[in-house]
Amino acid sequence: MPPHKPTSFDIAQLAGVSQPTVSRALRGSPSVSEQTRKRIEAIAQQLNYKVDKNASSLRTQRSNTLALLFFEDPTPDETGINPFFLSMLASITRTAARRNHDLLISFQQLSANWHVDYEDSRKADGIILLGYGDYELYQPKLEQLIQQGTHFVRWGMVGGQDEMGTTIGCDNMDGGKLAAEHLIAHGREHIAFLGDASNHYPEFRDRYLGAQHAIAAAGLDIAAGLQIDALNTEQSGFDAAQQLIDSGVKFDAIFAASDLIAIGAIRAIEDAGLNIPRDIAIIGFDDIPAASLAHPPLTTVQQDYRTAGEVLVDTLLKLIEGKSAEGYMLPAKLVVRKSCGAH
Amino acid sequence: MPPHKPTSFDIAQLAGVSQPTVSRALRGSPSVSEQTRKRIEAIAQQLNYKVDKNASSLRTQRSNTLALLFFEDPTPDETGINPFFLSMLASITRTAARRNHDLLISFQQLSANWHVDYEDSRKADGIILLGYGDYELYQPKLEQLIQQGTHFVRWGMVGGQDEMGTTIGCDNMDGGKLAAEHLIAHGREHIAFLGDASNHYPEFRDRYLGAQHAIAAAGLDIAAGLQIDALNTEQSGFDAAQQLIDSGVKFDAIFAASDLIAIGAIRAIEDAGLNIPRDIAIIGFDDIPAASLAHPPLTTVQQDYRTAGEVLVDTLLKLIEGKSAEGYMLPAKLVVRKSCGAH
DNA sequence: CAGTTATTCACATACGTATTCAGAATTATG
DNA sequence: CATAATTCTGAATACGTATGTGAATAACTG
Repeated sequence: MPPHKPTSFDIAQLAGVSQPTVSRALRGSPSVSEQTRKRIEAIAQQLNYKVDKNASSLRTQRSNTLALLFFEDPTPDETGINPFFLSMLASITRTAARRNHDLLISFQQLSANWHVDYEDSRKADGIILLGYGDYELYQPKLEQLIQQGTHFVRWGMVGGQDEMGTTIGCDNMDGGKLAAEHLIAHGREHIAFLGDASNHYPEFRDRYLGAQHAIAAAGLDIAAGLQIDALNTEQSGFDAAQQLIDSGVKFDAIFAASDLIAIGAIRAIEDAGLNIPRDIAIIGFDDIPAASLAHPPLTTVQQDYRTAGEVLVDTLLKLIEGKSAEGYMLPAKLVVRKSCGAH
Repeated sequence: MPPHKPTSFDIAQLAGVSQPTVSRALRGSPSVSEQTRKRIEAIAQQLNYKVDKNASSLRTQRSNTLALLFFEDPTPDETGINPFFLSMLASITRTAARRNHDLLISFQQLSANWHVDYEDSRKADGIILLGYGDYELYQPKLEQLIQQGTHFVRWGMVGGQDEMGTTIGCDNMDGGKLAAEHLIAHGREHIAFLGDASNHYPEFRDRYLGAQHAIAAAGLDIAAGLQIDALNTEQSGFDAAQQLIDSGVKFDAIFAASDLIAIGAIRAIEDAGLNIPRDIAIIGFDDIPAASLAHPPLTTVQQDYRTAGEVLVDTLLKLIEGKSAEGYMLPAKLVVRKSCGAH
């Protein structure tokens, strides 16, 4: 046994065949006899031979690797990855593994030059983009990716005129509608929305629009001052809720654009001496793990991150294989806990 | 401009030099003149040239990639990654990026054959192992890794006769001591421990031992029945706490081997109509993000996951470079919140 | 100015695999 | 028994980069 890492030549020598035959045998080519294949496989196993990924990828021009990029926007601090996307990580990892692909992972500032890397250097065959970034920053980068022919899918708003690239996302509009309808059905009449409602954050905007539709359909009015901008952090939710309280606008419910915002808002409301859900009902969005641990447990709109991960990976693989692939919208689902005051 | 992905030959042609000169120029070799290097760099930039990772790795026999493995033991369900390790992920990812290394990620069953892959196939130069697995399963795999000369570091118990490979971990013994001392200082006299105390989970065992020392030092007795086995899940913590309550043993405090266990225990205790911290004080371990959201906010022993990530990566890189590297023990730190009843 | 040294680059080659093409061995066919 | 069809295998080569070696030029030195 040679002291170096065994190559296909070593196996060939031991098996009394040529190197190409070894390669063919291990890849299951039909043009190698059953008998020699068995023999070669046995030797390979015995030597603990593994195909050299770099040589193989170089030759085939396929890395069988996907790159997963998280955006840290808007909080570049050390923990600033949205827990919702972290939950998706498990599903993406497992699906990639099932499809025999490796997964590269990276955290990036949305403002950085992440768009010029992975596929050009043949590290990965395609990219998955996760993050609710400021769309004004995001869009130009996406355009560049499309222009240079990079294969990618992303989580975000599906449909609409701003859609760029193949997008997988949840039905934010319907999710907002479900949340507002639920609050209305339980007697709330003045529903505030915490979250950016501008085109910079299309997902948040759609959630707001969905809620507005439900509110209008119920014949309630949408009072001015009932929407406060908030980014996707607990602190931002805390600030926004405090601002809402201080403004003196009358409200008996909050629909937060995300669970993180909702959790921050809960803190602000309790600090103000108000009771949840008696005085103020709250509904979040995402169903992150912390939602069920919040006090009171947070009613929220669940995005199916498990299916999401599978769809993201499978859609990307289709694109890599040159097939066409459509965006996909996953249904939103209301998860009722205690914070909304439902019995 | 050729339609295909540009290679170093393309650049060479445009710059009027040979391919090796391009390679040397881009790698900053001193044996290429400033002037031609500038010229080559400009052309490379213009063509958006990226070094082919596979070719480069094949030639240098270095992938500049690290593999990160999470173990799902003991819960193979779809969300079963310890949040504590997920927190470490951010730090590891960023450190790897700063060291110009890519990061492959994978979730594995502890019982699977994860040990025979990454380095043999030259996908990665080394491996980081994260997970509190049953040591009886873990140890044989570690032995195999060592035997085949794989470069790896892992999170776990530092020191002790069972240590295998280079290990980075927290001072579990001292952490347990801090927790127990804190409870004792606030008047608790019957401290229960929830967590496996056997050699199968050395980290948990050490936390228990540290607590025992503090209890003994305070002249309190360690009653039988005050230790209940629990694995690192919320459900397991819930079950263990319920078992403790049902057993009728007198206790006024719980030290849980992890925050997940603690959070489960909180639920069981409140279900039993007891008040935290008045009737029962609770301290956890890890300081996962959910700890501060628990109700009441969980006092816990913090492991510095940020430093941990850096040390793991840097230690692994040392090993890869053939330098020797020692294990490293990070200090534990008590984070006082509400669940322990301190004022 | 001859001789020496330093600088800068090109030639040739290796990394380990996968694939094209052609040839050898085997079997089938008239 | 000669020829054709079939099955299997080997020789040659390409993927794109990095590096040892040596040749040419430029820069000094006495």
